[in-house]
Amino acid sequence: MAVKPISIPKISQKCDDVSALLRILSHPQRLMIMGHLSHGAKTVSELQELCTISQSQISQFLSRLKLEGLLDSRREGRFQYYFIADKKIVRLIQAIQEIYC
Amino acid sequence: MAVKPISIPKISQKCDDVSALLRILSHPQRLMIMGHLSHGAKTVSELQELCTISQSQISQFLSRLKLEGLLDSRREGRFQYYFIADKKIVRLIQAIQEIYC
DNA sequence: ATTTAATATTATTATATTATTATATTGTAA
DNA sequence: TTACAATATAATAATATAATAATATTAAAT
Repeated sequence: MAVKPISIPKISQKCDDVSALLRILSHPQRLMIMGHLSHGAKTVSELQELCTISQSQISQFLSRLKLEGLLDSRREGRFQYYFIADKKIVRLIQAIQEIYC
Repeated sequence: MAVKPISIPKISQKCDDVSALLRILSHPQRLMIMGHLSHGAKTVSELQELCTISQSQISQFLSRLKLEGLLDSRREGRFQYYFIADKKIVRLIQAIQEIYC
């Protein structure tokens, strides 16, 4: 029977993954975007207004957040709606809000 | 009667603070340190073993975590014990662990 | 088929972060 | 008071991240 591998690699793999996630959230405006999206999908320009950031930056932030799997998007007419891709992310954002807001 | 100031500055102040906190946690080994410390105080060398990082790095990480207010320390004989400084940080780490571990 | 609003991409510069190596400090036991 | 174990600091080179400005794409209305 095979020996069960020790779990250190798993733990450190998880730290890698989770810390990468936290890194993406560790930016004031990306965090604010996620905070707003935790209440439901929004268009790019809505978010741009809510967060008062430049067009270029909101777009870059959103595309990075999507690329990294935190967000997804759908088109509706001329608007692109972004929303949180994953239930766990929502839970994390909500936990952060409960603790710090 | 004075007009109540709008809350945008407050929200964005919070995003600044919380994102700064997340930034510190957004490093695999710092996160692992915090994970271990969420179960109780440990010495520098215990943490060094648990996290398999160099002496210099563990010391730098710990001193940064302390500087930023996430950790505190006390001396006991020849050992320096580090522990999580603040109940909220413990809650955050635990929430992260519940969601992702 | 043009125009326009909405969104995305690219390139560049400026800053910040990290790992590494070497060296210094501190406390305690012999 | 020296020696050693435990911990801290400093300096630097390598790498990653961010902000900005300019330009490009896309979809739909005219």
